[in-house]
Amino acid sequence: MTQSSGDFTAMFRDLSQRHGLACTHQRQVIYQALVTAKDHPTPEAIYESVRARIPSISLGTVYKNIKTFLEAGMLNEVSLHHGSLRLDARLEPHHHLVCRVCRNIVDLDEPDVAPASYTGRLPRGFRLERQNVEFIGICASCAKQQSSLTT
Amino acid sequence: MTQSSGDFTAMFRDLSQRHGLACTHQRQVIYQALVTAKDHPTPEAIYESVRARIPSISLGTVYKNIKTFLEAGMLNEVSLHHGSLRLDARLEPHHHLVCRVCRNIVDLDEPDVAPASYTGRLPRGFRLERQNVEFIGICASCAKQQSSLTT
DNA sequence: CATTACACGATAATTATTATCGTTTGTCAA
DNA sequence: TTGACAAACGATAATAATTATCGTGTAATG
Ligand SMILES: [Mn+2]
Ligand SMILES: [Mn+2]
Ligand SMILES: [Zn+2]
Ligand SMILES: [Zn+2]
Repeated sequence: MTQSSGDFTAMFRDLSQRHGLACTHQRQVIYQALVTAKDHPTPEAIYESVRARIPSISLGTVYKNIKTFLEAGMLNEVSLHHGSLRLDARLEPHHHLVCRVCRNIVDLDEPDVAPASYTGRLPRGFRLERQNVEFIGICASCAKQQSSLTT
Repeated sequence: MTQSSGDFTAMFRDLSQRHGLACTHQRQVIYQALVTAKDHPTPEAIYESVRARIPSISLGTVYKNIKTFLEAGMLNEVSLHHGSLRLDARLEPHHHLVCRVCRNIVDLDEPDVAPASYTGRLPRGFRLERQNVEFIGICASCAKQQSSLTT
């Protein structure tokens, strides 16, 4: 290897500076675990992975830094709907419009939605059953509140 | 009104029978709250709504029956990803393939995905920013395990 | 009606996440 | 370099969401 770990350190120091974050050892290892994982890991999984390199790290530190990375836009959450269960008694397949701030969910009329399509190869043996489409943005009342913060 | 509450009671009694569930007062009121709500409510919100009609109901009963309805297929969850945070360090917009059983998430190559489209009207003032597409099904290893249960 | 399996309410336990606080460490300017 | 300061860390307590337990009550069935 050609100084690969040194490269990552330098890259992460730079990335941290651009986002105004202190470049700590814990952050670097957490971030590396995140970019290395190819399975959209949970905080707990990241914690386990990081502990192999920093046995003394605290789970709270992992959570705090994940939140920091999310706020900095260095990381995304797979779904807006973790945290609490949202229920839908409408059984026909349909899709949703979601506000990314208040997480309000409204049904879209099916005739107005043209579904996505995937023309690539599926993992061997995967049986595709349906698709879920979320149109995401910001609703009127949340937009108003956000702009009043900037003013 | 033309016996509307009686109609609902009869309908729910029938629905319960078809799914092999006992038709209790609590279940009926919970179910009615679910079908009436137009905002994809949380269990807590259902609890609040039901308490107006059955002040003595327990939150545990609400959770238990929601789970019962979900298992019976009388109800759906909006997202497979509540419960625990899943992280994605890949920042470019992209879409996912998800197994509904083990909840494994795999990235799809963007060139192979044609996005959905919505031609209807948006709520006034809603600013659409992006879309999230999940192709959902069952992965090979989960399919194997499920079939072995049936065998 | 009597039987019985299942559902209910109360409450304890678990899991996921966030907050607090005293100590340590990275940053930045002298 | 070095010191001052703000920010991050680890330990741990607190909160939120959900599930489990258990004794009592009730819907289903005949
Ligand atoms: Mn819906
Ligand atoms: Mn992804
Ligand atoms: Zn909103
Ligand atoms: Zn699977």
